[in-house]
Amino acid sequence: MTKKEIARLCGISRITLDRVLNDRPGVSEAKRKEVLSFLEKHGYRENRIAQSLVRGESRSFGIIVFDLNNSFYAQMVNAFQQAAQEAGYVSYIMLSNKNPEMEQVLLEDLLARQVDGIVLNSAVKGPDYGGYLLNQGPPILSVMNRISPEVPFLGFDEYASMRELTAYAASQGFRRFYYVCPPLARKETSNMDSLLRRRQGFEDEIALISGAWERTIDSPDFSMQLTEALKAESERPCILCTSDIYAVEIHRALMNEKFESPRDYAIAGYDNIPMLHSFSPRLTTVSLNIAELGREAARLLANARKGQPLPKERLMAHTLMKMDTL
Amino acid sequence: MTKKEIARLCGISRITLDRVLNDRPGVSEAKRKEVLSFLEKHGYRENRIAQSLVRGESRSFGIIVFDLNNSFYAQMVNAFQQAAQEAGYVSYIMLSNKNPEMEQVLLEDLLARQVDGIVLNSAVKGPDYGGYLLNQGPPILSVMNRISPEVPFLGFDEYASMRELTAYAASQGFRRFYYVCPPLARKETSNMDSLLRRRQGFEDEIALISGAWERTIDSPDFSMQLTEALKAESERPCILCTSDIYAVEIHRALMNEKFESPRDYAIAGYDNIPMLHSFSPRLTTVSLNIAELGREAARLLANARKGQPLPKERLMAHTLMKMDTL
DNA sequence: GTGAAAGCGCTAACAC
DNA sequence: GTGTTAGCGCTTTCAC
Repeated sequence: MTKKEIARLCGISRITLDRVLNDRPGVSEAKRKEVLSFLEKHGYRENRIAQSLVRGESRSFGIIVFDLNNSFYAQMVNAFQQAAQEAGYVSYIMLSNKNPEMEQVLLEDLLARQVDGIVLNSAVKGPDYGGYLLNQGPPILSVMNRISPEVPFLGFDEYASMRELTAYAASQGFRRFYYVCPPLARKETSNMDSLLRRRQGFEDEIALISGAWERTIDSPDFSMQLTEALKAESERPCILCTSDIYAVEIHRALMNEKFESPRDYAIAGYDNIPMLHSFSPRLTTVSLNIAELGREAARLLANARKGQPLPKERLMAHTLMKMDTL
Repeated sequence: MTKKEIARLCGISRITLDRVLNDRPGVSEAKRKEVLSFLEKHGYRENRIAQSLVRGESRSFGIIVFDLNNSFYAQMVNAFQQAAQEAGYVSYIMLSNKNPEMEQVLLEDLLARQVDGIVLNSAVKGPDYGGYLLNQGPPILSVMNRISPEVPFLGFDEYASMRELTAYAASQGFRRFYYVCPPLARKETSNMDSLLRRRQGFEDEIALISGAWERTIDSPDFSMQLTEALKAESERPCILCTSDIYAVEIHRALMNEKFESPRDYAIAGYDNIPMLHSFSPRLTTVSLNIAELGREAARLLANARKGQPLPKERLMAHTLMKMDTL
């Protein structure tokens, strides 16, 4: 049932009806009551599509992430969606599967749907893309992976966090380091900004540790390689993984060979994924407040609608979780 | 840039432009080429809002789930979103946090946005709600939790799966059963359709097992209760949990007391959550093909738009994963 | 082949 | 207090 129909049935004009619906003055009490009771009875639902068209805003945000099976993104999207909702925006969520062409298609779709803001966890980087994004109308916020310096970015200080972790390991006396990051093997083909920054943090810190030795493992059979390596180690080594999932897998593989942490080796993960709660020994890791990032993204976009431009860069807090294994 | 502007700049009418854009006849080759090259240069993006308004369809689906932190829902939403996208629909995802009022608000919002179909994992049940849902315009598909018999439903045969699991335990010689389902304590206040069906499957099967004994545990301190219970057991008992997360927690609690599975007790979970891959011993559980359910939901909704009504009930496959612990 | 006109449901500016 | 008018950007029907 449209406003026109209701107005006709109530014997008033569309604008009067509007005034009642929006609780605005310009209508007598008697009529207001009458209309209200009519609406009560027959029900009326506004058509947001028509509203969007005339208002030039859709009260919606879009968010593009790789996928939702990764609990890290799921948490982010969850928090984002929630905060957006509280601010009065609904969310389109779109999954790019790290596919640049797909990302492009999704972006165009969001734009065509006149969203009021976009959060983009991009698989693409570079100034060309950045320039394009800047010229599309609604504010676009890149998260996790930087796209180019001009594109507003919200993420974590991954460089600093990895330096801290490395420094902590050194302070515990470790000098032999294994750095595990399988995705690095594909670093030329995808946007690995955040992983590269972690890597840089590790390297810069290692350079300051006298007598430090390091080996990077970026192949898919990292577990096997480490098993071999451990057998040859005389000194207790420290294994730094760029994600908890690698750490968990390595721990299991080494356990099969009767290696135990922290007895025979130290190991740390990254991300503080939920399953660590039910993992023993308790894994030392870096916790990123991803939910807070999701909320902040929604806040920034909502504020952007109110005239406050997106910050060029905003870094959220991280925490070193010193547990049993390092 | 709107069609009107482009048409004016190209010196043609809006409709001619339309014909070029949609590759329809009624325009000379020369003009078509000319217009195409203009579009190439200046770029044009359709306005889906305006399209939706005039076409009366938005090419979008809505999906309401409890939250995305639960990987079960995250997987479902992921698959749904993907399949919807392939069928040409974008998805609004909304989080109700199991809050019925919130669910209502979100539903109204989706309806106001003229979505073409809705997937609803509802926290509410009953024929009143069912009747309301049936009268809202776009097809609404309930998933996981039945709402009322009239509302199309897509889920799993949870009753049968739990009977199978129980029967399997009995075939392994177990006669003493603990059934763990903490949410059951709130069964009056929320839509627990699926948990109740599992429960019924368990009960019906137990009734067939001669000499079977069972105790249901539905309090939040289930771990402690089971620890106490185990200490008093003489016979090796079987613990059936309605979710892997309980099983994992119980296993950890019992391990602290030096109880080991399967040596001292059998235990099974439900859901086959991802973290089981890195859990040892390998937990016996029931695997629900949740991704397939998500995809099927999108397919059903897309077909509904083509005139094929939603089925009243469709059950997806489940698999008993017989592993180490039972 | 091309174009004009009407209208989707709504809101805003400006009358009466 | 109440109503009229003119669009938002697009598609569709029908006429030229």
